[in-house]
Amino acid sequence: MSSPQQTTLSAGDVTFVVVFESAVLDNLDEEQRRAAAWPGGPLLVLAGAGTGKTSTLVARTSWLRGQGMDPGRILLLTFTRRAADEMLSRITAAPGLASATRVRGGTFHAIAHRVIRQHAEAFSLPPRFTVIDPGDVTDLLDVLRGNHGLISTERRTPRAAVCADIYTRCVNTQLPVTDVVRAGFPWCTSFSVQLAEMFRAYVAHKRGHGLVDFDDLLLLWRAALADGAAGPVLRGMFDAVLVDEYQDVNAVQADIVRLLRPDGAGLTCVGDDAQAIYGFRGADPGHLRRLRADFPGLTVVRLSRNYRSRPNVLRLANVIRPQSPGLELELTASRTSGQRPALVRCYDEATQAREICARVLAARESGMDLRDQAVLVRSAHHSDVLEVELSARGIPYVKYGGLRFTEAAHVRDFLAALRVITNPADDIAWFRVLRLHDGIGPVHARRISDALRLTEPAPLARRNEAVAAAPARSREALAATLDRLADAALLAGTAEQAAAVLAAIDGPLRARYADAAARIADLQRLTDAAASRPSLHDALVELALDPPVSASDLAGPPRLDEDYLVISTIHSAKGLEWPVVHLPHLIDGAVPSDMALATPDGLDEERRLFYVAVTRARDQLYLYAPLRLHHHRLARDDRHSLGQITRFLDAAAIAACHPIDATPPPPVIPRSGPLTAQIDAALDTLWSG
DNA sequence: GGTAACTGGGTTTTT
DNA sequence: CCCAGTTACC
Repeated sequence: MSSPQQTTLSAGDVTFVVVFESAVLDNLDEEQRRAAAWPGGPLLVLAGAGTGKTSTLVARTSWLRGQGMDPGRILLLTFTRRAADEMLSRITAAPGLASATRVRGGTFHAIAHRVIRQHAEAFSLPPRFTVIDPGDVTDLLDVLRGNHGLISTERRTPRAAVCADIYTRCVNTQLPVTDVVRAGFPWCTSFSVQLAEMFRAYVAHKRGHGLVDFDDLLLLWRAALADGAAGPVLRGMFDAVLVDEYQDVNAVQADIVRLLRPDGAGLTCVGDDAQAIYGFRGADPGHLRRLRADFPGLTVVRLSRNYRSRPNVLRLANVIRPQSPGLELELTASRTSGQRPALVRCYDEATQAREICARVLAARESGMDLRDQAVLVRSAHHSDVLEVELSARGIPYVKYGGLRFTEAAHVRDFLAALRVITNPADDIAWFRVLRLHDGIGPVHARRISDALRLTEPAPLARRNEAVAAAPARSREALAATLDRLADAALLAGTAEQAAAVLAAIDGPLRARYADAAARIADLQRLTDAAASRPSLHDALVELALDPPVSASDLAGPPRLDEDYLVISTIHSAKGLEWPVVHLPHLIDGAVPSDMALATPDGLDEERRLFYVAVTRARDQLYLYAPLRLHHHRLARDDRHSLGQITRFLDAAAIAACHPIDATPPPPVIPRSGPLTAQIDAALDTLWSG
């Protein structure tokens, strides 16, 4: 490492710049410094797991600032809100960035929304458009499905959620339905025509009701950037664009990046194609691999020095890391020693749960907090058995990934009621609010919303006609709700409106849910959280794009004295690290998931997922291989030897581990004869006495 | 005709 | 545990 201080003393009239650089680049290694202070563009930083990618990106923004760039003209794009928040807060804290102007940053979707919101009319959207989440998309497609021959008792038809998957895959890969269905949903090939028609109707419906889905946010931003008039203005807002996790961009996002920086000047992409795990939603690491072709002047800087994990963990990581031509990377350790990852063979899932608990408690006995340990699973239900065992032993845990707070029925009811106020044309929201009332099902809900004439101004003014369309026994409750919603719409202030909307549906909620009091308490917290937003629209968009993981999330950060084990899906664990990581279910069908085995691409992604999981561990990694799973009789006899339990643990991977045999299976009780015959004979003596 | 209550089969990952 | 399909009730 060169010494920036010495350079400073001998540098004459460039002293200021060098001093500044030394402050900004001081704590970086050679590779990181080269990336952070790369003078030209376009730049690809190929950053292996745990190599200080975030610090490097933060340093690069500081360095750009030091070169005289206005921070307000630097755009930072990420995939998660968490990543955006973390980076922006570290940028603010970095030296030289105390200025009032701040670096712009956020997720692709959030930035797209910001652009669209400011120029809604230019996008021919009503000013109070609604951003609908994937759950709403599914609800809407479920209604449309009936009109397009996609409900049948004769043949198995794709369900609404599958239709939504296909739709979003088409948009995000920019491939026609037939291709997407053939490649990813082969059992739906005979429905391609119906699906295509339904998608056309779906798009028309969104446009007619002021609805914008997640995919639309990206499409609209891309369209604006490609527009002859708007494009240059939007492009001209930024001098530098930095994209995090570039391996996770989809076709639309890759277009957006190219449109933002057509010649690559000022473009920095950071990513690692071995960590691409979002193919199922249209992301493709091919976009990262093609960057050289997109930008002929591209410089690739590799970050390979790992600051996170012990060498023994990295040895396994390097064995399983998939390499792609021209972008090879091998992690080198900066920390010392450590134990080899343990490969724990377990007889069954219950044994696996006991083994995990035993190791978690042992680590705690040796002074490690529970929160220093994580269990990472491929799919949310893989921790079901473990959760029972943890509860039985009184080990507190928090689970990330899987069901989110905003997917709970009562939360969706409330959000729908809020949306009715912000965008009265939002008929999916109306549908949900109406159906909340006892006696109103799909047919009456349709009739009532027809009576409201949602696409015309002020539907609530026609609420008397709407009540008349309801069945007699529902009229009183419906009239009360509609009156209160109409009043709520007139209020000023986010907090007041949210509280009034909650009061409006209080009655129907209590009638619907047995545990209504607890649910309403949840919603109360939601109104408190929404109150700090400038408008209901903003609160709703934020909730859609970054839904709280649980109701407790809304109550602020957990208390510091609370200690709990973390259970997380591997997807949600991306970018995080723990001293101890437990990785259960390493058996074909679970890791890799049997859902992904149909295509070679799917299997490749599973391998990258495994790589992401392994590289989360700082000190100790435990791999668990249950030899048989409950409903899932995969275990072949040869798996009882340390052969291939999962296809990801080949000979080289196993050699990097320390094999352990867990508690042996329960003994088989020898049978001396048919026991029922014995007791039956004994019982028989009772009847003959 | 329309809704609610019941039952049986199936479950990846998420901005 | 959630959703689709079926049946029973208004």
